[in-house]
Amino acid sequence: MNVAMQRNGLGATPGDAKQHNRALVMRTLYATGPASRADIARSTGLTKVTVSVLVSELIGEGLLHELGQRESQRPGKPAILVDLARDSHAVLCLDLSDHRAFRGALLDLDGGVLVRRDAERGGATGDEAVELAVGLALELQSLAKLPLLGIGVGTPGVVDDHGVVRTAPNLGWANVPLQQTIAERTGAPTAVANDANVAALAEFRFGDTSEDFILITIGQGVGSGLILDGHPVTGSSFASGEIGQVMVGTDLGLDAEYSREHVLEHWLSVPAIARALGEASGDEDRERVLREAGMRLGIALAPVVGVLNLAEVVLAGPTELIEGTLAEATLDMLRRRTMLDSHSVLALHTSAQGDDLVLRGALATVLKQRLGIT
Amino acid sequence: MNVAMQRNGLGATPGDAKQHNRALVMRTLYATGPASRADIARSTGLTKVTVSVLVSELIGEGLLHELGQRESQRPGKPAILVDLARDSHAVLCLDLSDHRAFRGALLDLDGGVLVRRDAERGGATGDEAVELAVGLALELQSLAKLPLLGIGVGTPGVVDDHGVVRTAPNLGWANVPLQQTIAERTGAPTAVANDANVAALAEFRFGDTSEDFILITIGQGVGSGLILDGHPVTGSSFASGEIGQVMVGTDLGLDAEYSREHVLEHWLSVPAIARALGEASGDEDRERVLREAGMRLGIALAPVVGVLNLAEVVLAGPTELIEGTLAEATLDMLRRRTMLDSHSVLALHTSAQGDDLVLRGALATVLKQRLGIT
DNA sequence: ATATTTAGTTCGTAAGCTTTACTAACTCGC
DNA sequence: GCGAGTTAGTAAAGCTTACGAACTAAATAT
Repeated sequence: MNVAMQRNGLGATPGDAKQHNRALVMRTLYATGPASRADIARSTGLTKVTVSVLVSELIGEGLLHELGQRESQRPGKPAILVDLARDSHAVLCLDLSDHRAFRGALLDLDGGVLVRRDAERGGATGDEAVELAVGLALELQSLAKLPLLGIGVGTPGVVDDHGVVRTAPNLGWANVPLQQTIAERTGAPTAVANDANVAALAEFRFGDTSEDFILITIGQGVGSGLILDGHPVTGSSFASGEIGQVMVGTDLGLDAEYSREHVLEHWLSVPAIARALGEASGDEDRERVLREAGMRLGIALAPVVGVLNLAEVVLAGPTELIEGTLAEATLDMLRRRTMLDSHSVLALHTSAQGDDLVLRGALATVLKQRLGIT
Repeated sequence: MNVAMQRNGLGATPGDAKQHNRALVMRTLYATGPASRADIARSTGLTKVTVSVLVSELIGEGLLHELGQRESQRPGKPAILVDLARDSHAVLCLDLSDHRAFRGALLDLDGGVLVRRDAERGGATGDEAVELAVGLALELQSLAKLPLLGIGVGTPGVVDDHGVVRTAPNLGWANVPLQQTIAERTGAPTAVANDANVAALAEFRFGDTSEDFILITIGQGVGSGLILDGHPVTGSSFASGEIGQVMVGTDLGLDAEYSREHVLEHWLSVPAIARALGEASGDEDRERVLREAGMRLGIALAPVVGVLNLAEVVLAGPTELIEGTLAEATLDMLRRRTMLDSHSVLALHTSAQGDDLVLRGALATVLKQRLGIT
C-alpha cells in the first residue's frame, strides 16, 4: 500500500500530498532525533491529527518506533517519544570507486558500519566486474541480521537516473544495467549513482555543510559533485563532475591545443602528486608541489564559484596530501581570482568522512529513495 | 478562493495538489496552444472530469477562454477549444539593466509588445532611481487597456527571493524593497529578479533551448544566468552570475594578485570591446580583438561546462559584436579545453530575443509566479 | 437509419487534511 | 491533598480533491 503506484501522467493527487508528508515526518525525525507527535506537528506545520495518523501508519510498516515516555518537568501529559527504527534496518552499500577493490558494508541508518567486506578486483572488467559486485552484495546480504532497507551503490562513470551505467571506462562498462541486475539477483530495492555525486550527498547529509557547495574528490582522477539548494546536480546527460579533464591556465598561450599535460588531473590526482613528490628534492620542493596542485584547483574553480555564487568548497581525498598546504593554496587562489565581496565568505574545508565517504553516500541515496529523506 | 492562503508550514494538503494541477493545465495550454478539455486530459494524465472542473474554474477567473468548436473531419462530437485568455491580460515589464534609461513595456502573454515607454536615467541613483522606476510603472499602468496580470522587473544587482535588492552598486541601492514598493504604489502583484537570471528565463521560455544551459550577457559588464533542469539557479546568496569579475588565464603567472586588467570583463564587455576595436588598425586587428574576447570567455567557461556537464551555451549582447568571430572563438576554445566526448555535443548560439530579452524575462517571471508556467 | 466514435457532464466514492471537541495525565500553588 | 492549568494524543465530522462508471450530445461511417 505504501509503495508508489506508478501514476501515469503529471497530475497530482491527494496521495502525492500524503507521500510528501510521510517523507516530511521521516526527514524531521532523521534530522532532530526522537520527538513526540506534538513536536513533529509543530515543526512540520501539520496538525496533530495528521501527524498521529501518519506516525501510526509508519509504525505499522516498521519504519518508526515508540521509545516510551519522555521524562520532563513540564506540566501536561508526558510525551511519547517516536523515532526512526534506527536499529531495525540495515542498508547494504557498495563503493566501486577504488581501482584495486570493490568495497562493501552494512550500515545502520546513521552511517555506522555494522559489517565490512571487500572484494579484490584484480583487474576485473566488464561482466566479470559486474559479477564481482553482485557477489559482494549477495555475501553482505547473507550476513545481514536485520531486514535490508535497500541497497545503494556508488560507482565511477556516467550513471543515468535508471541506474544504468552508460559508460565507465576503467571498469570496461558501457550501458550496464547495474541497478536492475543487483535488484534482480538480491531481490532488494537498489539505487545506483555516480561516486562523486553520492560522495557530495554524503557530505551534505553527514558533514556540516550548507545547502550549496561543491565537493572535489581527489583520487585516481579528480571529480566533483555539486549540491545546489540541497539537491544533487547531475547535468544534462548525467555526466556532471568532469573537472579533472579540463585544461587549467594559459601557460601554453591561447592557441594551444588540448594537452593532457595541462589538465587539472595532471597536477592534482593522487598518482600525479605522488610522482611529483617522489621526484621532489627537499621539503621546500615538496611544498611547492602541493602548492601548485592547490593553485591549479583554485584557478579551475574560480569561474565555477563565480557563476554559481558558491560559498563553500569541500575537498575529499588522502588527508596527508590535501590538508594544509594544498587546501590553503586553493582557497588563496580562489580569493585572489574572484574578487569576493568582503562579506561574501568563501569557506573551504576538507571532508571529515574519511574512507567511507562513498559508502555513506550510497546510504544517503537509499535514504532518499526509500524514506524521502533528502 | 483561488489565491494561496498562506499556509504556515511545510506540509502538503490536497489543495497544494490542486494548485499543481491548475498550473499544469495552464502550462500545457501555454505550450501547445488551443486544445480541447479531452486533449488536455490526455496530455496531462488527469481525467476528463478533473480537467473539466479545473477549466471551468479558470474560465470563471478570466484566465481561460472558450474559442468555439474545432472544425474537424473526424467522427464524434466536435471539441470545444479552450485557450489562455491571451488577449485579455497584459503584463507590465520593466528592464532596469540599461545604464542610460529604464525601459518599460506592456506585453501580451506571448511576449508581444503592446506599449513601450522609457525613462531616461540621467544618472539617478538611490531613492531617485526607485522613484523613476515606480513612475515608469505607474505611467504604463495608466496606459493599460487590459487588466494587468502582474508586474515583472529585471534589475541589476543581487536580488533575494522577496524581491529586495540587496545590493546594486550602479544604482546606488542597498536593501531596497523594490517589489514591495512597486506592489504598494501600483496595487498590482509584482515580481522582481536579477536581470541576467530573468534573461535566462526568457531565453528558456521564448528561445529554442534545452532544459540545461548557461546564458552569458554581454553589455556594460558580463553576467550569466543559469538554467538547470528547467529551473533558474540563483546561488546560495542570490548572487549567481558573477563571472565578469573572475580572472582569466595565467598570463601573469600563478602568483599574480587580482588584477582588473585580467578579468573577463576587461576583454569581453561592450565598452572594452568598443575601445579595443577603436584602437585597432585594420580588419585583421579587429578580428583579433573579437577572437581574443571569445577565447577568454571560452577559457572561463570551460571549467563551468565541465563541472555542470552543460551541453548548451547562449550568448546575448550586441549582435554585430558577438555573432561570428567572437562566438566561434568561444566554442572553439571550449572544445579545445574540455576534451568533450565526440558524442557529447556542445552547442553555442546567440540569443534571438534581441533588445527585449530582459523585458521578456520579466514577463516570464510573472507567468511563472502567477500562472505556474515554468 | 444505425453503428461507431469522440467530447463532455453527472453522480457517487475514496482518500486526505482540518476543525472541533474530547480524554488522559502531568505540574503548580495554595 | 486538591482544584486549576497545561500538554499529549484521539475521535468524529466535514470539506476538498480526484477518480471511475455511466450517461448525454453530436458528429462520421456504412
